[in-house]
Amino acid sequence: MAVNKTSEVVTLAQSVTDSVRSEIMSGQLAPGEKLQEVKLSERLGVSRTPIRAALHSLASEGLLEYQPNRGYCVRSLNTDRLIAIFDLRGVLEGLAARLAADKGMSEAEQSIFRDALARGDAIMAQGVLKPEDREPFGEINVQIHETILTAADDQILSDMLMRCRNTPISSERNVLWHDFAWVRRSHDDHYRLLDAIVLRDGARAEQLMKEHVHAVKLQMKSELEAIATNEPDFCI
Amino acid sequence: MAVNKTSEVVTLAQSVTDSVRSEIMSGQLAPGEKLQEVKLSERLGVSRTPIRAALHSLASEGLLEYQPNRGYCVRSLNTDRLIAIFDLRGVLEGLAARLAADKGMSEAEQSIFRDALARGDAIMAQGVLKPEDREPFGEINVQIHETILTAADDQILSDMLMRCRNTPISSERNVLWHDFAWVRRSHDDHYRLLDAIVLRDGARAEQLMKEHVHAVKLQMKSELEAIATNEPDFCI
DNA sequence: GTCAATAAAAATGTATCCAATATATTGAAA
DNA sequence: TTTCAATATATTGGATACATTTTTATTGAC
Repeated sequence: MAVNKTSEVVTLAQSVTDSVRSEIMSGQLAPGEKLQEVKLSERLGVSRTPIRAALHSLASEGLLEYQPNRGYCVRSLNTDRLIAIFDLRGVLEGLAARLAADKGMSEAEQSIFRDALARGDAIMAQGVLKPEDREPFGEINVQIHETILTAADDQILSDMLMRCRNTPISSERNVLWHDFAWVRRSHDDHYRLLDAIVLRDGARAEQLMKEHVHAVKLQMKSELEAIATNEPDFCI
Repeated sequence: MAVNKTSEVVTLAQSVTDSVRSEIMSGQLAPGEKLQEVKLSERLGVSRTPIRAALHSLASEGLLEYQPNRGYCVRSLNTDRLIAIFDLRGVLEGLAARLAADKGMSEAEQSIFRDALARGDAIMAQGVLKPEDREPFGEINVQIHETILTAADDQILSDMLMRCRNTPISSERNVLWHDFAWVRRSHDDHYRLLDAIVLRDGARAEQLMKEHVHAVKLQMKSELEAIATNEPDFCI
């Protein structure tokens, strides 16, 4: 069958969920596109049962829209809704930072955080933004935010942030990679975040994170407006 | 069949979802209890298929826990986790208030809000907390918070708050109904919230709401500790 | 040619069957 | 008696058949 059965995946439904999710996130399945059970089941080589479970999951993750008796389609967000998600991310990531600071971050987590910062330093030391550094920097970003979320130790919060990040364009990996000064500032924010968390200053950590995400929102907004005015140098 | 098919419900799965949800929220299904597909399907008089869809939905709403190949059980929250949800509610309701203020509340929404406040005034005017006023006051509370959420006009935010509220004990209706001064303060918060929203002061609305929810958290905490020390006058 | 009504097709919703996994029971050995 | 393994039972996962709803296509009248 066409779906990958990785080690941690124990049911077909989960495997299908992962496959379809990545197809949505990568853009193979376009926003608005309809997902029909039979076609999907034929394409993936499984029956409708796990397909239905997967579509149900993806709908509750917010990637699909569901209408009774009419099926599922890939959620399409207009730019306003897309920007609105950053408000949500702001308060949720802010809460995560506060909780991480209040509860304290383990040595192991701190060292992961510091390691990510060091790798970021190496990139920033070059003084310019090379295209090949974009993906590694995205990974660094993911690692930092993920470490904070782990330290926050709240499953529900974690789920909700996952849902915010599960929007193709606002994914954590999509570093806005235009302005060196902007990226450096973002990197610096991460330093201060670690500082606030280590010092157990929850209020400062929350404030830093909210502003950090707000900056991304503003940058994303201008990027999207650039798209609207047909500047083709936008990179997702 | 045993499940109610109300007007808006178009599929059996939805109907089953609603039935089981209310059984969980009302406490008929106890936390930790296992939900088996066959038994449920026999009890509700439908096949396993809609049961499975319903359980899947309720799990993604956070009311059930799912383990692959082992099924579902009613989520049980220890007091720490239960209190932690109020942190989430704080930032989410705070965001809702901010968005409502920023976007502005329609005249219709404002009048619903004012109407709820007036009904609250009537109860407060008595100067004491009568048991029979508890439920109406809970409804007032629901209406106010719901109106703000409607004005915020954000589906994802709405879903997430729904999930926070879908915990049996922390439901919006469960007004902490012990201390008149506390309830009056809460009522007064609502007045100030409306003021901030009407004046389009998003930051103030957010701050008011966060503090409002934080107060509920603290009150709930002491209530739960009262339970732990066997004070039996706790009302959900 | 356009529109509405109707019929055909296709899609989703439900029920049931089989397979895979987990749990319970039984019995033997330490 | 306890522990472990083997077996039996029960439960969930997946496949398929059927029912219902929606969508599309066709037909006919205007």
